[in-house]
Parts: sequence; structure tokens; C-alpha cells
Amino acid sequence: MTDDIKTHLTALMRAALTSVVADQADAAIVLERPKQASHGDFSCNLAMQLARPMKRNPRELAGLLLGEIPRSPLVEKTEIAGAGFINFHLTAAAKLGVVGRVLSQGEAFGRSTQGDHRKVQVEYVSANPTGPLHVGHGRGAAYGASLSNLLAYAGWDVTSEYYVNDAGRQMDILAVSAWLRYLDFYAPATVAFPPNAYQGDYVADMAAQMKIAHGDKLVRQTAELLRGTPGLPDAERTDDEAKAQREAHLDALIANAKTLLGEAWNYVHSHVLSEQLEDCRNDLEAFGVHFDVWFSEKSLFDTGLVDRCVERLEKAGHIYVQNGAKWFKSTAFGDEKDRVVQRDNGLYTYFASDIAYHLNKYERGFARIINIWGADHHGYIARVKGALTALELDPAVLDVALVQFAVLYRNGQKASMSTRSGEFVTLRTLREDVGNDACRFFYVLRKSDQHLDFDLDLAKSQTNENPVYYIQYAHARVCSLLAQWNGDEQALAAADLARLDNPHELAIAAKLAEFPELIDSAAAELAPHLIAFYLKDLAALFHSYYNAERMIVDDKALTCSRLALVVAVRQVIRNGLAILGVSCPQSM
RNA sequence: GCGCCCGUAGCUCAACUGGAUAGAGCACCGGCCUUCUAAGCCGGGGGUCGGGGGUUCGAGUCCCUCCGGGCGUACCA
Repeated sequence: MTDDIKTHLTALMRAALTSVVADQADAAIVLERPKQASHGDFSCNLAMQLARPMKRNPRELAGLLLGEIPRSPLVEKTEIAGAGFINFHLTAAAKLGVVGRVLSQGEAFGRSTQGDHRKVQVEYVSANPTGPLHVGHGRGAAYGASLSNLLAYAGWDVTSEYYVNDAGRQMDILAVSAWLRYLDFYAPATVAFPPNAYQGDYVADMAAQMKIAHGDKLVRQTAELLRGTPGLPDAERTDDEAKAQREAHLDALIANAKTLLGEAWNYVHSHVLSEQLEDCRNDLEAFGVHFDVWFSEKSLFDTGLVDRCVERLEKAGHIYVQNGAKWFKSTAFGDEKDRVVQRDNGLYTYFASDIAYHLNKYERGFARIINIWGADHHGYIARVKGALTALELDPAVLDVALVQFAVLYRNGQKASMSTRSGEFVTLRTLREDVGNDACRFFYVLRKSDQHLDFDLDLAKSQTNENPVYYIQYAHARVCSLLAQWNGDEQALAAADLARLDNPHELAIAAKLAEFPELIDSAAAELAPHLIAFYLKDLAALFHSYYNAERMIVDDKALTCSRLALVVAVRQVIRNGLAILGVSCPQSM
């Protein structure tokens, strides 16, 4: 029996096509699963596609094709319907064959060779290690992890990667924030804590750690710390001038801190970095999100790759100098405006290291590179692809999947998502409140580029109504059935499937057969949410069947047939939930 | 202003990338537990797919144009 009925039917249609119109024999043949059961198991729109080039009536063409379709033991009947669809109705045996395949292939059922072992890199989360991950990062994490699993399932050799922004100003701000809190232990309230420094409690916690580890060795004269700073404007002021002054004040504090601390600054900096990174890594691991590579932005500078990158662009004539800064001529590659890569103060921009990072990715030989970015970064796609083109790399290798922010609602109101203000809900809190399974599932229940309203109160109070339980419940019910049956599960593979003939059973079999196709299309579209919707549908068919029929009956052979079917359902639920990173409880 | 994304049931979202009568879940109404897990099932109401025009056998899906929302438009990361 053929493993792929679609391929088989396509061959039948091809034969009919060749016979009817030889000169159109290479036309594309598309087979779809109709939404409505009465339209059969597969439908083909070939006659309608050919109607125009051949200037013939579609239904008439369909009739000609229908007469030339070779007989097949899998096909019960074919018919013309609607505007000219050719519908295939499969025999019950052909529909039920999938049950045996699921049972024999087990967790491999649905795996495909689409990726053909090619190397793909998926980079995601990549949040600045300046504080705990929040619910917005959680969505990127859940999407990226599910997508990585999905691509691996579809035959890709996946490397998941987290880009650590350990080189920029934000890290300096975090370091100085922690140090100021530390100084508070020894000289309370002598230096006002800047409003644009990191406010969260975790900053004070790190300061306390430094005190325990080093006592007062990191204390410096606070008067020196304020030397040359512009001071802080009134807290109420929100005008541009006041904002600029606050930033200048913070930068001056950082510069003074570096001078005063000398070598100890590096300690403070690396301490806060490793603390935050470790916290982030633990948080993600607990969420079932694992990264193969943690890539340091700083390493791009240390190895000189950023320098070499800019030089290469310069030699190729894509850089010019204006107002003391080096600009990349990205408008030559479709960007809206040119972009600075090196500032007039000699420092590289984030864009410069980003170009270097992508060059590094290409040099590692990935057939495909997928960046998962927050949707607010969509403006960067053009410039990054432009830079790649300028470096004579193929921009089509890079795919950027945008993830809209998850907006958290608490007490019916939008919760602030700013890390610096300290008023955020952490991913950790969300996981503890809602649970990992519901969390992972909820995040991928909608298309990644759609806004997600995450109502914390609802997720907490209506946990039982979360769709993830609906699917897990189906799994648990099958486990419970097997426990009560208490027979040899291995023997189910030999069950007589011909005993399955009611509409519930045939509908379930048809759904199971869709799974491999679903994996391919979900992987191709980078859309793990399709898995979630599929599993909901499959679970619904199961629950409906479960309520309509008894599985364990006096007829032992029939019992085996039915259990074989529901064990196949359980297997596909397992395979699907594994991709989504959701557990499969035996009982609930 | 310009660019990208979005607008589908009261709410949150699907719709096999152009297919047949647009589907689920919440919420609402009415049924089903002395029988394998009621975190379940069965039935019901609910729609001008933001508006208008176009493309074709066929449009929620593609093109144009309005209306409404989000994001971006840094020598920030």
C-alpha cells in the first residue's frame, strides 16, 4: 500500500491528463482535502485550471478527464462536482491504512525529509541581559523553540542560537546601576539614583552579592563620581532637553565610574553580565527552551571581525564619511536612508556589529538562516539584507520572522513593559501562575506576526478552560482506556482495521493522515501555530468519538480495532505536543 | 508625511497562500454522568469577512482607493 495517497492520486490524474491533452501533460496538479466530507477525501481543480488556456468548459473537461482516470484499489469512486472539481472518495481500507503506519512508525510518524539534513540556524530571544525576561520575550522564546523543533522534525539540521548583547551601553548602564546600589550600603543617598538607570530589585540584589563577596573594596569617593556631570533636571520634565540631559548625566556617571574603579569596573561589569545571563539561561531551560549556542557580541570586536567587516565594505566602495561618521550606503540596496556604522566618537553602532554577526553566520555555512525579531525591528531588515548584498552574500538565505509583542493585561489594563522602570511582569512569574504547558501553548496559539493580548487574570482564573488541557485530556483518556483494557499494546498493530466503519472512525483516520502534510506546510511557512490548531481538531474528533461509542466492548476483536485507532491518536498528539514543548500527562 | 503589519460572530482567533455553504474557542440558551475521566459530548442563536471599485470560471485571500488601529521612521540597543 502506498505511503502517500496524495502522490498516488496525483499520478492517476497525470495519466488522465496525458491521455486527454498530451500537450498540457506537465501542468501542475493540485490535490486538496475538501472541508466538507460530502466532497470526498481529495479534490482536484485541474479541469478549472485548464479551462482558460484550452478555452473549454470546465465541467466538460472534467468529464473527459474523469473517463481517463485509471482504476485504483484505493479509490472507491470519483465524481464531478461544483464548477468542475473532480472529487476522489477513497475506500475505507485506504483511509484506515494510516493507523498501521502511525503504530509502526511511532514518534517518527510525520517526520519528513523536507530539510534533507541541511543546516539551518534559528536565532531568537537574544534579549539584552540587563534584567529578567518578561512576557514579551516569552513569546519569542516559545515561538522560536517550537519552530526549531518543527524544522528538526521536518528534516532540517537545526542550530538554535542566542545572541548576547554584552558589548553595548546598556550593559554599562546595568553595571553602574548595580554599583550605585552597592554604594548606597556605605553612603546612603549621597548620589541620586538616576531615573534612567535600571530600577528593579534584582539590581539591588546583585549589589548585595558584591558587598558579601568584596566588602567595601569597591567603595569610592562619591564626590568624585559626580565630577563633570551635568546633574539631573527636575523629575517632572519630559521635554527633549531634559531627556538628553538625563542621558548625558548617566553617560558621565559611567565614565567616572570606569575611571574610579579602574580594573574593578571590569569585575562589576562581568559580574552583572554573568548573573543576568545565568538567570536568563535558567529561566529559559525551565521553560523547555534550550539553545545550542550562546553567541557573544563582544567576541565580534575581540576577534576584529567588526573592523574587518567595515573595511571590506569600505574597499568595495559602500562607505562614505560625513560629519566625522562612517556611513553605509544602504540606499543603494533599497533602504530608505543611509546608516551610520561608526560614530564620530569612533565607536561602532549596533548595526556594525550586527553586520559582522551576520557575516559570521554565513561563514559558518548555514543553508538557511532564520532570525526571529520583535516586530518593532522590521525597519532593520532592509539595511541588514542590504549589507549582506554589499558583502556579496545571498540575502535570500536569511529569513526574518517577526513576532509581535505580547501585550499583557492585568486588571483589565495594559501593564507596562519597560525593563528599566522595573514595572514588568516577568516570564518566570507568568510561568508560575499559568504553568509551563499552558504558557507554551498559549503563546503559539496565534500567528506569530499577530498581536497577542495576554490577559494574566484570565489565564490564571480560567486555567481549566485553556485549550491545552483539552488536548492533554484526550491523551490522558487514551492512557486510561489502555490501563483498564490491560491487554498487550504491541498486539494492537495487528488489529483488524476493517471493523472500523463508522463516520467518527473514518474522520479520525483522515485527520491522522493529514499530519505529515501538516508538518511540511507548517515548516515551510514557519508556522507552528498550525500544529496547535491541528491538535485541537484531532482532540475534538477523539472526544466526540469517545462520547459516541464504547471502546472496550464484549467483542474482543472490535475492542482491539478501536483501541488501535485511539492509540494512533495518542501517538500523533504526543508527536505534535512534543514539537510545541508541551507535556503529555498520563492522567489528569 | 513616508514605510511595514493588521481589520473576519459580542470577545479572542482560524481558514490548506485563489476553491465548493467562511470555521473553532470563550460568552449566551437548551439537553447528556447508577456504564471506559463531565478538564468531556450533543443541539441552538449569532456574519455586508472595515467601506467602495477592479482582476476571473471563482476573492476573506490578488490589485487600486478610502476609513480605522499597531509598529517603525536615531551617530539607542
